[in-house]
Amino acid sequence: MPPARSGPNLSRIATSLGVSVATVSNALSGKGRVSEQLAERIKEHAASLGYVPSQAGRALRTGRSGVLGLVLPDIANPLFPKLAQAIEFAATTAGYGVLIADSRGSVGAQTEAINRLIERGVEGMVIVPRRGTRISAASCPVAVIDTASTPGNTVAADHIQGGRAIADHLAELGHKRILIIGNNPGSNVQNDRAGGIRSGLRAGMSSATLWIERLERDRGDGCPLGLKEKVKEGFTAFAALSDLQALRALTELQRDGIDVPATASVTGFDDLIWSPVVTPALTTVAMDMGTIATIAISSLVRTIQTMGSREGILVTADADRVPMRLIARQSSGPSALADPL
Amino acid sequence: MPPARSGPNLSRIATSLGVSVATVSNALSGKGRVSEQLAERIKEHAASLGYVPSQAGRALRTGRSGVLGLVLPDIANPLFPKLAQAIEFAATTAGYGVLIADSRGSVGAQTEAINRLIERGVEGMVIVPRRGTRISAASCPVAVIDTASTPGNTVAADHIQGGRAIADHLAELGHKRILIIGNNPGSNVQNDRAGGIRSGLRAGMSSATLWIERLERDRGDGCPLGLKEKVKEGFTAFAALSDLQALRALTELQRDGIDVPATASVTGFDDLIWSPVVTPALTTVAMDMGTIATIAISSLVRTIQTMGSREGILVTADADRVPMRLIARQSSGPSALADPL
DNA sequence: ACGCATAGATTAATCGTTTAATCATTGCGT
DNA sequence: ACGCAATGATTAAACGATTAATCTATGCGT
Repeated sequence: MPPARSGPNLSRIATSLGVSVATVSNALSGKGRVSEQLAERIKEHAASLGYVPSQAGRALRTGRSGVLGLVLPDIANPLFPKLAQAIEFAATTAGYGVLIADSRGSVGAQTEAINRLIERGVEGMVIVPRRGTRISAASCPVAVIDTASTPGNTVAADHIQGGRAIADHLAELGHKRILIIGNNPGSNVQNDRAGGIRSGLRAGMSSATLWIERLERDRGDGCPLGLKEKVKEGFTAFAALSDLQALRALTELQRDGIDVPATASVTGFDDLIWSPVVTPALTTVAMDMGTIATIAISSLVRTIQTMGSREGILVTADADRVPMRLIARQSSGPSALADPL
Repeated sequence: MPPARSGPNLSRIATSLGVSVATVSNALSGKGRVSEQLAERIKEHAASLGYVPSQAGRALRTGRSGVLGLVLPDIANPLFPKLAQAIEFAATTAGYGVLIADSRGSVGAQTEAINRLIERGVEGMVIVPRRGTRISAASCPVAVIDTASTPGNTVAADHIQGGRAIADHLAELGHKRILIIGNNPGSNVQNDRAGGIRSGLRAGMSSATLWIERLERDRGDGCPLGLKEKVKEGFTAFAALSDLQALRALTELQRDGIDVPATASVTGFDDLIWSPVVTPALTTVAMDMGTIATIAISSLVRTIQTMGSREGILVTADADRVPMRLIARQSSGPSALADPL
């Protein structure tokens, strides 16, 4: 037997008021033709009963679940809080709920996660893809947040411009030799950021790049980066491609007795939660998550409304790259080796 | 008119195979009586059509949405990636989806968030309450994750025991004077951790407590904590109540030329993502998020199955406190002032 | 041969909402 | 007085899955 329903529903309200369900529905949604007084009476009664419309019934009838999916490569990623918060806010504002799915681990898990969301009836999804993954269109509209150089990207921060902002900042402080510190050369995001930095270098400036994952493959996890040597070699600025690596660089330098920013400057990306808290506070470049999320969700919703939610489509947005913003704090300062003005 | 449905459904499969919908349903769910061969044929055909059962239809009929809610006080909190990941995993394993809701800002937002989840038809929810909030039972089962001293708590890490583990660790390293560094004295979690540390002190050890929020109210956000002075006063260990504050302490000490751990030890809580990455790597106490999430979800699911999902109940678990685990890394070492053995 | 149990299928009702189509009443212009 | 339009309500048919109840053979024991 179907489990006994307890909550109030349209038909209970209807019979209790002596009207038809349709009238109640119309009154509450304000759609059909219902007289002012009756509508008022129905609304009051519904409210007093604590009526909550059944999403299931509505979804079944309208074919719209009112839920979007959010697929993250790894929720434990420190970027997740800001992104999830921004997406949740944008989605809620647009009247949607957000189902999360973690594609932790393999690419296979990403596919599984996507399928789970489909089975739960999401109308569309926002995906932050795993490295090197190409989203083979799911059976619903998909917005991809990665970086502009990723094929099929919907919207993302302008990581290249962010890189240039760092280069500008360091150039103005008189730095000549810059060490770019990244984690994985396979990441589109990190590559774009590094490329941005390089393209922003001015005459007389040069850079080298240190990929941590490669270093650790040889020397083991958590090995020193050897930044003291780099300082001796003449590097005065360390531009990490994420605040996580910037923090690693900063603490290693401090530990080795190198003054930041007097002797060496350190910069990062993403303005993660601890960045303003450490001493010296980290100079970084922040994504505008609010804008990114708003664009992603609004493009997604627009696509759903025009195309329907059954079409497997990579959503496009008018503006696909959102500028990043430099936040200059205390971890960067004038180069000790700068030419005197 | 109802929007044209495209995807395959039971009735399409049924007519295309010349059988009844009930038979298809039974074959796919393995519930009724269907012959082996027919069931096989149906499954094959359904798979080849890429059939995905409609959650809406199923939910309407069974009254079970298969979705749980997760309410977080502030997703931007660095702890939540791990928690959200663990909850998502546990829920997925139990066959549920997870809708997230952020009660960012006020207590009112928390109530709103809860209501949104109810409207979306969640069968139960996991709530990490805002400071000082008492969850007034929602209209579905609720599991609360906070700390054992919170009334109505379902399951949480044993913050008190975690504090004792820190005290033990520091005692064995010979530290006598310990500065506890917390953020907000109004937090149940932080208070339990601080209390645990104090209760674990041995004869001859003493502690003082520094609340950052109070300090910043006087001196402004991001002000120095003045730990150099504290070292001069004879404190050799700084036990932060979260890795975030530990990181702040660590970088401030290093910046002021104080060697960690040679001159002063620093410990934290939570094993946040950067903790193993900084130099020196942070000694910390970690929650077992996997276990906590598993207990929370399984208790919640059990309650839903026995009580139904309409009852507003605070879920209880067999084990309401999960031990924390000390992770000794390089930021803590023997006290410079220790009595020689 | 008759009754009965059983396997294997179908029928039909139901969950709660939306909405096109319909019906009844009233007012109004000519 | 008649037709027409507008208003305010009702009717009824979906949406897709589940499941209790029913029906139809078939096999088997007596």
